[in-house]
Amino acid sequence: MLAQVVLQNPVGGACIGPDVAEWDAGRRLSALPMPGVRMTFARGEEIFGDGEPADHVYRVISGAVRTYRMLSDGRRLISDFHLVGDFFGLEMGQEHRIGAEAIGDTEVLAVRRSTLNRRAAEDCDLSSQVWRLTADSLERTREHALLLGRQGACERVCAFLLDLADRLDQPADLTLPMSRQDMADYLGLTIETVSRTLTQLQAWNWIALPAVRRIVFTDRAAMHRLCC
Amino acid sequence: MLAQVVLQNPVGGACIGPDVAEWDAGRRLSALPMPGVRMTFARGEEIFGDGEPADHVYRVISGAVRTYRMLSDGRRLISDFHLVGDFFGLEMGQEHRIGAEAIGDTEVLAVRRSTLNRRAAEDCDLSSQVWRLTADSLERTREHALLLGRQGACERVCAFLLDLADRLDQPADLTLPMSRQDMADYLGLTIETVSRTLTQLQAWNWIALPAVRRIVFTDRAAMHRLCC
DNA sequence: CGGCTGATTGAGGCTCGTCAAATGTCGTGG
DNA sequence: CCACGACATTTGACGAGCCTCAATCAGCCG
Repeated sequence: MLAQVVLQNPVGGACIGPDVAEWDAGRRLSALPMPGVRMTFARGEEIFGDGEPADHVYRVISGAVRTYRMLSDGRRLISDFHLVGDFFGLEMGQEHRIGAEAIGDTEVLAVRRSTLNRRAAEDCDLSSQVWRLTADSLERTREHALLLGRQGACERVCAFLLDLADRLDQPADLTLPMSRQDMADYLGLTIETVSRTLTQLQAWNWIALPAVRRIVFTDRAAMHRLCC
Repeated sequence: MLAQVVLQNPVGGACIGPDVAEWDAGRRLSALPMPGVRMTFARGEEIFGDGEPADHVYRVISGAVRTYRMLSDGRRLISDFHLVGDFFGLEMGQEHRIGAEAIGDTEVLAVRRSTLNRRAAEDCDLSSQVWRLTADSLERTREHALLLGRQGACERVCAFLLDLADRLDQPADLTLPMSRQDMADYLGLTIETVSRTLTQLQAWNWIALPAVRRIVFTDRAAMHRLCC
């Protein structure tokens, strides 16, 4: 079971060593067992902001997190969504280069960077794990860039839904953790275009939308054919 | 001076230790002094392909390199351009996830991954340098994604020109190493749109185009204002 | 039931892509 | 030195796709 201590501020918090092995069964998750502090964030709450000191690395215990970059005029691109078991907030430099917010009510495990650095200096395997986190993130971001630069709205939405279903292990019947606005800001589209595209996919009988945040896949093959 | 040995195939080639310190004066360049093999590639030649084993890490000695991803129907997105002193081809996994080609005639230094891994296992600082390369690449790719997802053609072209001028240390008078097609495939546009945008920038007296591959900045401030 | 938020739908416009033609550039050979 | 061809770039006309603005609809909570 996960530990009990819950603090809003990780600095000076008690260190716990939750059993994260259960998450690590999935292929995407690296082990990286580290003592950390549990924190809870309400829906929409900022976990860290762009430019803040990168004191901690985080792992999602429950809920979901969005990391994002913004332009000075308010345009936003969500860099990635972080689901249960995913890490985020790992930076090479001293400051975060992206912001992070809780999508719904969310629990995260916060690990001090100093702790991570100290251990990584001794443990070569851990050091490699840390590198792997960055490398995996780079690979995902490259794929994301390809989608943003060279794919149409329909392809973007299909690729997104398939990827999310895969990551959430809900291959037939997906419950979206995020709003249309979040989807749009991840896909480089507007909410209207996302909405219209979902309606279109429904008209083609590729998906069904029994509820706003519920996607039922009725022709996965067609979706896969389109976007890959 | 750089060493003499030049081989088309790095496997089994003589190891040399070129003096790379001269490149590392610039802020972007990490030291990472490693023995490697020089290789030359003609304009357009493939350095490695998507899916090939990632045996080597490369550093540009002269010329320039593009790394790219493609969709099955041939649409291409250039992930990044790699200029003199830049590294590329560093992967966590066993296979390259992107392709790399020489833009013009290009010399690179190829470092065996096995050598890098062996040294990194002993040298914590080197290990950190390797991580830094990946982290820097991630940061650039995130910025790239923001550009692709949320900026217009004019902003994309301006941001690209300013970034390139900065990296080539040609702040007033830039010589482009790449074709319009390469620019378009980096910016998620078509060659026609890139060309029209350059003409537009010229009409605004923000740049001059004395030759096809030559950009003279006449209002850097305006360009900077637009895209940041 | 009413009000609030988020999602959908519609009409119209703008940006960028497509296709085609013209122009420019560069290397080769007469 | 110029003529030629191959290729890259620019320009133009037009259309498609996505965005903007606005109205309507659906859930949700008090």
